[in-house]
Amino acid sequence: MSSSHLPPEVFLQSTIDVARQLLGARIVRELPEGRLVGRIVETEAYLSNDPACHGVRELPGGERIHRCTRRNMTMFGPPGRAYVYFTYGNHYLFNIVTQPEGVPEAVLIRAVEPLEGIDLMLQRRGLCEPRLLTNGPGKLARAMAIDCSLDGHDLTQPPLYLQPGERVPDDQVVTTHRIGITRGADLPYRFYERDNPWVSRR
DNA sequence: CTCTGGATTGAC
DNA sequence: TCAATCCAGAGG
Repeated sequence: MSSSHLPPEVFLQSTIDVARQLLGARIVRELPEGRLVGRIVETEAYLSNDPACHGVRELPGGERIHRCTRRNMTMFGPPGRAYVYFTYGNHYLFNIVTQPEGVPEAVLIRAVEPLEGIDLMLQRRGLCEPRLLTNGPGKLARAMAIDCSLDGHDLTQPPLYLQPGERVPDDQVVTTHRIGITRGADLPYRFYERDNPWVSRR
């Protein structure tokens, strides 16, 4: 594994490709108390023609338009940034922005395999054992101390950045429909590593 | 399965 | 202003 960061041009490929390629990459979070590392094992793509995407609004006639609001503004910005938002009353969700400025697409990180700083993550989550530590987007955000203060953060820079990992071969990538949404529920934009115990909803 | 939670959003 | 909705998590 390289110790360099993932370069921004990675995020100019198609968002589907980015979502697949991010499997195996590392999320590094530096805190005063220590360093946390998670290996990405599950992602979802959100595209600019996709009714489930925050940057897309579906009009009554069915037409889809882009709409930049205070919450989703980061999605319209440059690629390789963190898009973090708050939902369901308690949860932060961590996304990575893709595509050039003006095109609202992103990859939601749904699960990671904890590699470093597991004790600190357990402490942050109030758990004693790691099986359910990071197997969901809200869980991993809490474990890794990712909240709205990191919205718009450049993911080549501390205290939150991405590192390449060993690539997950195509035959080990499962493609399926996304979780927890109603609009665009049938689209096959969820990717996870086959048989990995850290994936959500196995 | 149900309950909780809080902000965003577009409609009114 | 207001209520529906929202890319969950925890507990039973």
